[in-house]
Amino acid sequence: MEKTYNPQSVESKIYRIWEDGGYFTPKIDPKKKPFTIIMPPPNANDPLHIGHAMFVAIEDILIRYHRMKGDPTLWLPGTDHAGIETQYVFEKKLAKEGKSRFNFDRKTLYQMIREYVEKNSGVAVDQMKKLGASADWGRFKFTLDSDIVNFVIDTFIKLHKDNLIERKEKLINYCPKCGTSYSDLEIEHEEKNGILYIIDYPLVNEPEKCLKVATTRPETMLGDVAVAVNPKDPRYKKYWQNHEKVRLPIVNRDIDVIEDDMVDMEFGTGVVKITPSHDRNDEAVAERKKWNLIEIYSKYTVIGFDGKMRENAGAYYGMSVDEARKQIILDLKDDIRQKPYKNTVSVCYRCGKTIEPLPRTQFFIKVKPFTSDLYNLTGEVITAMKKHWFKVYGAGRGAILQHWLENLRDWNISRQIVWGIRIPVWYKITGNEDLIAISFIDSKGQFHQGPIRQWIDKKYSHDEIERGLQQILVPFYKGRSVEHLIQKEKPTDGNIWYQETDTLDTWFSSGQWPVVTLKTNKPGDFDYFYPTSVMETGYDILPIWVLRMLMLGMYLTKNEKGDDKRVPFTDIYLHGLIRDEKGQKMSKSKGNVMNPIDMVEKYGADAIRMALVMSSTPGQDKAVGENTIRGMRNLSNKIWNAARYITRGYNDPADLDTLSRSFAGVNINEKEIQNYEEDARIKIQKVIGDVTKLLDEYKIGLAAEVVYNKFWHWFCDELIEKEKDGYIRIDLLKEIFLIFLKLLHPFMPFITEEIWGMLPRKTTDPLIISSWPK
RNA sequence: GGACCUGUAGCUCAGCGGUAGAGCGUUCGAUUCACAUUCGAAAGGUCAGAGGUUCGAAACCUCUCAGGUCCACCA
Repeated sequence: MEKTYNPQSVESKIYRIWEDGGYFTPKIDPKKKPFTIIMPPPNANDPLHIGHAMFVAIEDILIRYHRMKGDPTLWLPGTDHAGIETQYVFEKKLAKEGKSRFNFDRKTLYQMIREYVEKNSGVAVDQMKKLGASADWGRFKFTLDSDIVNFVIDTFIKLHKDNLIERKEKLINYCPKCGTSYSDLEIEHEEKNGILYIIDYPLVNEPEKCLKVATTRPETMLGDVAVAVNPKDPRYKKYWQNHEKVRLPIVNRDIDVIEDDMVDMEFGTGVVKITPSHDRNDEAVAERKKWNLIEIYSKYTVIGFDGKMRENAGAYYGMSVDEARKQIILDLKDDIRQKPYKNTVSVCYRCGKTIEPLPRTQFFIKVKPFTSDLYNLTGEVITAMKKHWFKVYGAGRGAILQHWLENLRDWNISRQIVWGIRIPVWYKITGNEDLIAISFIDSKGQFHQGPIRQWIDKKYSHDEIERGLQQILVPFYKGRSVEHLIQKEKPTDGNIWYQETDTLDTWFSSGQWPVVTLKTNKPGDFDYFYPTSVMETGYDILPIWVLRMLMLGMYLTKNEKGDDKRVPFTDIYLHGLIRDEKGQKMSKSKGNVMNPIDMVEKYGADAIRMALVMSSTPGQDKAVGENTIRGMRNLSNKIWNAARYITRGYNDPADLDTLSRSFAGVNINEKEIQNYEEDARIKIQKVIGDVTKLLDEYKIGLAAEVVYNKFWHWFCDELIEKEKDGYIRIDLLKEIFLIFLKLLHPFMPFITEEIWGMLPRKTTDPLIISSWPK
């Protein structure tokens, strides 16, 4: 044996032995309760970051522990297409080539992204293997596998049949830069130093007097439909009671003065402009007043999806939002005043640009239906939580989950990107040619957009249009939606039908992951492995992912599993974020990002796994520097040298089983030896008991600490020294060492397996399937 | 405006009802004998502060102070 342990020469060899041995595949035994983890699918297109290494470490520890305990153990791996992320990265690549998504029809663009992803998709899997992940790769799933897509589409249709999907026009979070809408959970809020503008709106009846309106977004005044005051505000009572109107400056349109409780008398001037097309609050006011929102959207939406002012913005047509704002301030001259003001704006989580609330027709999932005959997605999870059908491990995150469940709003699942699962909705074109607008690329590569009628008249065939389709915009017309069907196949009734061009939110498919991966895998998998044992992931995606898996998992298994078994997992383990050694958040801009694979190559997978897991607590962030990893590399070496000591001097390690040490010149009687050995036996039993208990309680960080300390400071520092002095026989030392190898194996699988293979022992089984000590 | 988390050794963090712990760092000493990626020893802590519960509190409760995170329709 070499004097120091060299992981590079060992790890790939060991991994191959495990994989070839088929040890990652569970042996299904109907009499035994399985242990199952569905792996959080990483982005198929990206290399792993340190957070992925964290989940691999924790999940692999649990998996290996349970496998050794003899449980039929399944760790089901997969990757995610990560719709917006991936398309965003791909579009950046296109931009470098001077192109954009608008140069391609959706089919071509999809195919290009698919090829791009396939080229990179092996990377994440290879890296997980490098980290020692003992997942069942034979059951691997990708979110765009045809069987998964099929299932996800069925779910959409099922939700529709249960009346839980609503197609409606509503203000959505739209990012003009990324060209898509987002759910409420995908936007971020940033506090910015803005300006509060006070604008004079003259009264129609007394033009010399005016109401002073406070706003942070003067440019949206072009779309104002009213101004509102608080009904209790004595300053303005007479205006709304007398149905007075004000004249909207610049536009010179007369609008009503109304009252609404939403208006805060204390804030600003107590007068608010109402712009339902560009502000959620104002939209809510319009809803309360039962105004015709469809009409308001179509008349008073002044900002377009490109982030520029639309035709109805008059002189400001074509300007960006910022330009329009500047110009309006100039144009208002004396009728506007400015006050510095701190406000929060929504920004795109992806590109950081300001999110524009814009009206658009989208599909929403009703998360909390108002009528009791409908299935209650959040309500069912709240019940499950109250009944303790699942448990949350992670510093106070249970309370946060509950808070989310109680406050979740309807979930917008439409995305205006191609990289995803296309929504199974068909619009009737026949008879609606003037209503439905499209954009497409013709067979000569020319880009066109406008109502379909226009292109039919120019002798484009439906075949050609459909083939080159980029986007279809199907509005509500006179308050009613154009006829559409929700089904898998294109309708064949002789009419022309086009499919919706929007795709489903990535989280809609990954939200079904525990159900769909088991249902589309080996026959019987779902019945045997569902509900799974643990969902292990970072606390940062608790609302966006875990919450949705709970909702959809319970919904999809409603009539299949007994009530107490409907949750997709019975335990939720939320690990913290890995920060740099100073506790700073890792980010590319700070330059403090640690690449887990570099660390594997430098110190070995065992070392980084142990470094990530040691003393970690669920839900709590953890600082890990290169020093930490180096320390754990030293542990590898310590284990290695203990093995060297035990096997030293024996050409045939098999001799060890029968060898005892001769104690020349040491005068220790048999009784004393027996006492010491008995003491050691009791101590190792205690260690086994402690580690087992800690792992059962998901106290992984503590378990790692105990193994570390007992191995190093008791076994190495004391027991080996005692053996040297003759107080303990080497066979007992070896026996205890083998136990330590088992206890260490889940944490540091490679080195322990390697040494296990070099030591004489009773079985020929590899360590990975040896039995957990009792 | 709400909610949650955290304040323990120089640094990063465990411990969460029974005599203050680890890793890294620091100081001193040790090397033919498994390992200098080592060993032995030492220094270093009113466990943020104040009340309370208890035979006993770093741990449980209340308040205060200080950090951090998430949510939210004050234009």
